[in-house]
Amino acid sequence: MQTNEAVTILAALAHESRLAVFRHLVEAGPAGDTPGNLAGALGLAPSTLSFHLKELSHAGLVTSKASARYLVYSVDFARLAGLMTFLTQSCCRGMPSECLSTMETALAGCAAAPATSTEKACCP
Amino acid sequence: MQTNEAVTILAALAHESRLAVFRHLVEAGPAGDTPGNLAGALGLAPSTLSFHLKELSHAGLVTSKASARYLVYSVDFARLAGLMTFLTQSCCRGMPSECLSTMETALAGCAAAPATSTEKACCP
DNA sequence: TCGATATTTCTATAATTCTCGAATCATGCA
DNA sequence: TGCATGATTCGAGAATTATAGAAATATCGA
Repeated sequence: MQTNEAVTILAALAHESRLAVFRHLVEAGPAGDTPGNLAGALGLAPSTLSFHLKELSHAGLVTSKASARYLVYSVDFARLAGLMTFLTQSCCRGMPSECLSTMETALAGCAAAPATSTEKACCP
Repeated sequence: MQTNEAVTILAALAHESRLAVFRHLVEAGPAGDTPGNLAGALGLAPSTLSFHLKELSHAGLVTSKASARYLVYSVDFARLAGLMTFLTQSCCRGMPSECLSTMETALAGCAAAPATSTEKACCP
């Protein structure tokens, strides 16, 4: 991943509303969710939400597809994983051992979670 | 890690110059580097660099300590690891298996690197 | 002490980002 | 076709962030 690509993704996530939208879509999983639901759940004006979705979309973090009269946005998990790999690589160039142990702990927590779980217990 | 904390960290990294500064400091490792060197290496005006270092510092990503006439900035690796854990947790709530395999690959690459290496071969 | 160097803070300006009402564009249904 | 609904785009104003010269602060060495 190029540096400027990483900047775009980081900027997309570096906003309270956008991070909330993104996390909401993460929770929704591959099935995704519609702008209407998101706006209602997060208390955002439709045009404001659309602005933020465009940012996330431009960063490649979410994609949308039309479904009847609705749009369905969903997270591109590979893109998020790509950012994490980029950050991990940054970290490991400085202090690999410390980062390794931290990340392994985080991953261990995730590994315990069922793949399509709707509960929040996995990663407290 | 709280959401607004994550937003602060993401925002601190979501700028070309700041990400460059941060990565330069990562390369420097625990020994750190001075604003003078950073400004020279990255071609930034001293006041501009100072502005960005303040942002990174405010996000807790870097710390500084005085050394003679110089200041030495260095990365707080635990803070970066904290952000990565936060993102990993987000990822694993949606599609654990995919994220797991990606992260494990990234970590495997890092594990092969010597802890205080100055070469760039570890994480291409 | 004086001068040189390192760094930050101040200040002003420029640029970007954010918000949201209004207008616009589709789609599906009666 | 006409209407209601879902979503985006447009436009204007507000707020935030970025840049960099100038001034201020601090430390070292001569």
